[in-house]
Amino acid sequence: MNIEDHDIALTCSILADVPEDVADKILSQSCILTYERGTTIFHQGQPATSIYIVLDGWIKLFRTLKNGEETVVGVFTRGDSVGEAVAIKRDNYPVAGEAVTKARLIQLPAAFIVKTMMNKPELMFSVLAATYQHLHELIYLVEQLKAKTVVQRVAEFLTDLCPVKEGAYSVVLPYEKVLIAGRLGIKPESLSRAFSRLKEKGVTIHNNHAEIKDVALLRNLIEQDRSTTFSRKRKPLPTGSIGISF
Amino acid sequence: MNIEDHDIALTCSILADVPEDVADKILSQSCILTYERGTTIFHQGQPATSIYIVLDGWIKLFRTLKNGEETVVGVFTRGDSVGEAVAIKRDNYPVAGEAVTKARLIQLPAAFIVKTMMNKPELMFSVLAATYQHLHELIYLVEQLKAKTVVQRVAEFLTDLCPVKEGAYSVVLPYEKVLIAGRLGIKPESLSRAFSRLKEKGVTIHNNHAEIKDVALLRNLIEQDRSTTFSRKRKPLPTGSIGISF
DNA sequence: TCCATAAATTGACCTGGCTCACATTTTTTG
DNA sequence: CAAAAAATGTGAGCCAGGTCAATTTATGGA
Repeated sequence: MNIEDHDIALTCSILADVPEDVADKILSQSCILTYERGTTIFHQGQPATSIYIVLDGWIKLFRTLKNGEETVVGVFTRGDSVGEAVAIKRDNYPVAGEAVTKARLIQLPAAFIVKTMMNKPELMFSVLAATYQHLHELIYLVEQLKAKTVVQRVAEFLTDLCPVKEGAYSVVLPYEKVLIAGRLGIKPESLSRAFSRLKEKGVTIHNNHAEIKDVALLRNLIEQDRSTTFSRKRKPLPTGSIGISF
Repeated sequence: MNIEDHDIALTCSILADVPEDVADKILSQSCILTYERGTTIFHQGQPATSIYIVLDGWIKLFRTLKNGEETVVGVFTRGDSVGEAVAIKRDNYPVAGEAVTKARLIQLPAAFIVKTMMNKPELMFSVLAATYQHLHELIYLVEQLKAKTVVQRVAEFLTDLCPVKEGAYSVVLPYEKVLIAGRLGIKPESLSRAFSRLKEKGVTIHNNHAEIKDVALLRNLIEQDRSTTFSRKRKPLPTGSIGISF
């Protein structure tokens, strides 16, 4: 394992608060795996024996229904860890993991983590914290799905990529639009149309680059009531009115 | 604390696998609280210092958006615990908790749980298992929201209440229909209509009782493709056809 | 028992997001 | 670089589920 990989591993939430000698011992028990784009890391329903830390690239976690439909439940990249709780519980993975770009991962053996947890409380709190982080993200996802329109979800996806709260910013879309759509629970066509509608809010998409004229404007859009997002519909639309201007 | 409450507490997942003397010590540090229907147990954003175990009644966890919209993320009853991870992490509750019926809860002080976890690994694994359980339920919820129609979600809600996999069964709807709708991410009107549509699948609702003619039929419905759920739409509907038979 | 209030149902209507079909652009491969 | 294959964008039409408004049905208190 090279220095850079080692650094990423040590800043990952499950190892960050663990004494460095303990972290190194854990890392000495683990191995680095490389996955080509589109390859499976673990299958849904398979017994979970490993925890993974992403070193490079992007991976997605998803469930497949009997009818073949896929549901993305999370997308992860450098520094993220997945599968902590399920591996320690020795349960089956409730989701599948797949590399969506070429990816390099550290594979940690759950059995050794469990053994180490027994007398290293820091590790146990870190694992719990990482699990809580996933829980928290899912709560936000549920809120997005239940209470936000497609345009709001797309706007939120963009602002979440911005390190600033206001002003102009230019972001690179981190992965394919099909996957962005999947992550947001919509169809690619709808994502395309949402981007179009966001033009009037100062967002321009070129390829995988998004230019945002004012992040605050987008953030404001997200907090709107779903009905008032674009048109404030009032019963008797004045005769001759072309529509609503912004 | 009476015998019955004590038994419920000990079968709860965070205490079930802990040595009884440890569990009793934890319970001796906690108190029982009673909430009237509609009262708040904890607020969204408030520092989490307690873990709760439900002894009686039903509670809901939900998030409120700036525009006032509420999103239910979970509904819990006797034997369920909530807030484990966030309280141990000393973070703020990401959701609010409210009693939806008159409810009795055990309030466990997180600080004492943390202290006990340090030298009782069983407790730490139980807490992790409970957190994982919540995570798992949220994954299912996300899948429901993303990949299932309203009718399918309602059918799944009903079958989840049935302890049998097939045959006739009669269930009692555990709480108000507004809340069932909220839990499923739909409007009460849509729930009402979904119940109507399920009549042709052998489901009859009277008040808060649901009679299911064949659970297997409902379970089958859930696994269908979303488009084929009710009508298999074919382009040229045969002339003279009254509709679709099942 | 009756009334007051809340919960649930029903109907009419509307619209956001999906479907399907096809055009266009971008990426990959030989 | 050309050709093939993906990925993305667009248009037309549809329908599931939401909205709004009006009843009907349950529920709890005097």
